[in-house]
Amino acid sequence: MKRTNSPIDPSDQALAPAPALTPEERDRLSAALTLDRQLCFALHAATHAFQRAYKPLLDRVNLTYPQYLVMLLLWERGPMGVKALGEALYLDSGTLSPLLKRLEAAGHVERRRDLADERQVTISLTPSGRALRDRAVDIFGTIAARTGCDAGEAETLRDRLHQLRAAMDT
Amino acid sequence: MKRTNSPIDPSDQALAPAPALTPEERDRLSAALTLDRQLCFALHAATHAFQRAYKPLLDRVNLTYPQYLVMLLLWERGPMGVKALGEALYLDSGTLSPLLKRLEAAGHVERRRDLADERQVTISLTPSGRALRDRAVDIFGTIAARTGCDAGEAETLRDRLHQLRAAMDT
DNA sequence: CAACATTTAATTGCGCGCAATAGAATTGTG
DNA sequence: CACAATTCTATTGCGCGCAATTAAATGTTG
Repeated sequence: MKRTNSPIDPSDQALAPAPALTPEERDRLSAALTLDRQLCFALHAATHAFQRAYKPLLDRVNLTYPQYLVMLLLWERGPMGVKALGEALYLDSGTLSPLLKRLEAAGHVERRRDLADERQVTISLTPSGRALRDRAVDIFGTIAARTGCDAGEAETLRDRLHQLRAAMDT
Repeated sequence: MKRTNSPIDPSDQALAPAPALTPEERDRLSAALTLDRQLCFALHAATHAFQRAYKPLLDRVNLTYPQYLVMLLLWERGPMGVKALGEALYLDSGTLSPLLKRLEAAGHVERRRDLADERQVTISLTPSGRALRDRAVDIFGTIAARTGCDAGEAETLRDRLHQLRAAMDT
């Protein structure tokens, strides 16, 4: 298991240590391991439920869920660099490079080295990629109906999740 | 791309079709593709933020996030079959079998064929696996503090997410 | 009880997701 | 201007996550 720790791990020293706990705190937290599962796990389950709901719809247009997220961004913002895509979607080039190659192979996007700065690659939509947007509208309509909540509820939940994400990222 | 569609796809007929849309509805939904990204995407981002927060803590005990979820279940419920684990975590044997082999190789769990029904495999904790629980208490304490919300807020959000998951799964 | 159907775990194949690394282009500095 | 540091994309390796398939055990039915 390469990505997990070797016996001597710098992070043992480098990371902020868990605060020292009193026995009472330990008992309380120990009992909450169940609740812990319910907290992080509710997120895990909801995310996968969403992806399961999207899958049959996305299959019809031959897109995976992360590919769909990339297309959403491109439909919304137009041509973007790989780095900008990654920052917006919290993905790195290790994920995006092969994903974008597949989208290119499918004929939906074009990858072009920036002439001014040849380190950068600009991703832009092809006519085929633009045309997909009409089908995506139907997909969104179906999913929105499936959530069973109105626009206001969805916004409230979305804002709450963004708060949580921001808190976890600090 | 084997897992996506062939040109002739039974699901095109079999799945519930998106409702026919008036041009006005199309315009409204088209504008909402941005909001769509924000809805499903907030979930995507929050989930990954959580996993990023867990990762350095889990690295110290040589567990991945899904392995940690399995251990949480075993700490809570005791020995379980692979099928029960999968139903509780929304994972199938394709994911669990190799994951459990790695947990076994790490010495945390034991896999044993059920004597009464030899199709089933019962997963139980080893002393090493049970001992890990103490470290997990610290991990949970750190994460709970990081979320920045109290137990009540966490419960509200958890319930809301479970509602959403249930709605998406119908 | 023999043939067929169902249940269960494991395997295979592919697409992420991410750490680590490599390699090329650009920028900063003496 | 040469050279080091930085930026940016691509590659490699490993662990999921899931569909499809396989294989073994159990259930069911004629």
